[in-house]
Amino acid sequence: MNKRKILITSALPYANGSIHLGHLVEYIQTDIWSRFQKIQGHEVYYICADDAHGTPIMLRAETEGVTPEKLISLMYNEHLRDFTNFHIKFDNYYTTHSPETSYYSKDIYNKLKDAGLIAIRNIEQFYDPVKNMFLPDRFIKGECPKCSAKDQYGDNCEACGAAYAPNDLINPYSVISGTPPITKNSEHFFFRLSDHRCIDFLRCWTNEADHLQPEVANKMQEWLGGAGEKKLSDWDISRDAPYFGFEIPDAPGKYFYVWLDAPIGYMGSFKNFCEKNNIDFDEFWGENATTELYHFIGKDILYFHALFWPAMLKNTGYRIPTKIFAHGFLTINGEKMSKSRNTFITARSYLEQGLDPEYLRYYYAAKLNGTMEDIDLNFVDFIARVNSDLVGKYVNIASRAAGFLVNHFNCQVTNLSNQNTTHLSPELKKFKPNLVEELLKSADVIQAYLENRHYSLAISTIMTLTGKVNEYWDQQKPWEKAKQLDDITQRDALHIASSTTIECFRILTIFLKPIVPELAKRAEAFLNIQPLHWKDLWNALPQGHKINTYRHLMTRINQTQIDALIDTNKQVLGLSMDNTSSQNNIKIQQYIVTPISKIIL
RNA sequence: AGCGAAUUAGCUCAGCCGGUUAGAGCGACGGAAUCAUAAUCCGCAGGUCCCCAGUUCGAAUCUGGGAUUCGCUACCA
Repeated sequence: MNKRKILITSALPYANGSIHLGHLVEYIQTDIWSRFQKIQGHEVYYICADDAHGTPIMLRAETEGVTPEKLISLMYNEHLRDFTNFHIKFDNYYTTHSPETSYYSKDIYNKLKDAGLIAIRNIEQFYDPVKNMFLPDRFIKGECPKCSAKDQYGDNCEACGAAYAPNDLINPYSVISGTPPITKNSEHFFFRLSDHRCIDFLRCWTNEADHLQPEVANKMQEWLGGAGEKKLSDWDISRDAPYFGFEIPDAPGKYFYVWLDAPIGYMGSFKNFCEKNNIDFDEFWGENATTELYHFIGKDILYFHALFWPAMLKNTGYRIPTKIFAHGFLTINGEKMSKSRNTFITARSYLEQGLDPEYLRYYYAAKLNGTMEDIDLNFVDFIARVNSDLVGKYVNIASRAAGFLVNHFNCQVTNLSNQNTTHLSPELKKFKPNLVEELLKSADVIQAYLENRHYSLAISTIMTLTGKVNEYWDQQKPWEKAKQLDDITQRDALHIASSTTIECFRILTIFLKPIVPELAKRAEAFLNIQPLHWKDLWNALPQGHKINTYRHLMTRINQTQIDALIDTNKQVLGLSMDNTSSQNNIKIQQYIVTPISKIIL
């Protein structure tokens, strides 16, 4: 097998809100893929960071009476702690507010400028005369021009659904100071995305070599337009002071818009990692890099990752991503995550109920399929699936067979291929290799499913095999054989059945390891073996290998834990939410803010 | 509003380049077993494949219309 060199990223969580179950879809999806590639024996780095800049962070720090630096440092710790507790294993978790990201932001900007791809234009924007700052559209509210509903955002009305521009609002006001905004001119810097160098490149890139999922590629065609059409316009990459971010070189009072430096944060975080571990940065980011680079993202930020980002890299002498993997949103019980239904659940509140993170990892894997479709977390299904598959079927295999080996065979397994089998019946000799081989025969298809992010199909394949092992065990009736231990044939048959079953458990553990790494670790301890890799599929436990006494590897989910989770969530939300009833998932996400008193732990 | 996606058993989902009686897991029901955390195994029942029309010898699968849900329509993180 040739060893691949792979750099993997997840999108950078914004340093303004807590990690919730929706975020975790992405980090769990990515982490499974990263762990899968690692146990294949490839050289893999999984990199992420907090996205630390922008107006919302600046304003929130002000509201909380701390510096932005203090705020993002607190959020950084909270995020990393939550991820770690869900067994998300980054090789480096950093922040965009770093010298490395600053360096690459300026480097990329300067190269774009030298290439003639930066334009400076005067634009008119809303301005808060009290706060002395320009206002993004979302910071302006007013009455809907159509239905007169109050307190509507500048883009559309949540009461009647009308779409309009901010200056159509009746009695507009700044969300920050409450005063009516005025309009004001200012110079802005634009990345000339409409330049033919960008458009021609993107037309090719988005359509070739499976850089994008098919449905994403179609979407990009829509955004790019056909040949001759000019749908892409230039991208405004500057913001005026006051702003929390990096100042643009030779442009006092002008800052890079947070979305410019966010993806560059992937480079910054990796550079930071390279310095600490003596790894060649250019091998992964140089123009002609032959290593692989994958970005896992949500479908909401495709624009940035499939258009702006490749166009920036293409024109500044860096490599282009190998592929972009976009996933859908999470719904809960078939509905969007919602505060009023108490289904806006943070990572923290899940853990505080004592729910095992492996449950959620397993469940998400059972739902994920490599497309951009949304996935649903249905609590009834969640409980049934985890309890039935993971505990009832998989873990139960070890629990059923272990006692016989411990009680009658000094904890030792027998390996049929290494022992004298002359006294066994032909059926018995056949059975074990057949079952083990049947499991091993599925290795390739499971591997392919995981590689292609069809986790749900991988899981259903693994669970079919798990069912077969339980079936085999039932057919063997070891509990009957255990009553006739004086009969050498029965005794050997019992030893073979138990050892075969444990060997199958070992194989299933390898299959499941990227998905439920901590459960796999407990299984390894039970089996008394070194950490398993994919190649170990074909290295059966040797003759005479001793396993440990079985202890519970996983307990079942209790309905009361789920009830408590929803109840607790209700209280937490009541304390920390503002009362906007936004229809928009992303907006909700942005305004979910943990009071700072809660994050200073 | 325009564009796109989805709609299959009680629940969660496969199937979908047209072709034999529409599949799985869970749940329900019946049975077996008692090694295992009441876990497991066997059997059985459940579906006008959103609706209407069309193409076809034949449609869950293709076309058109409709309903519902969701998303995108950048300068919003």
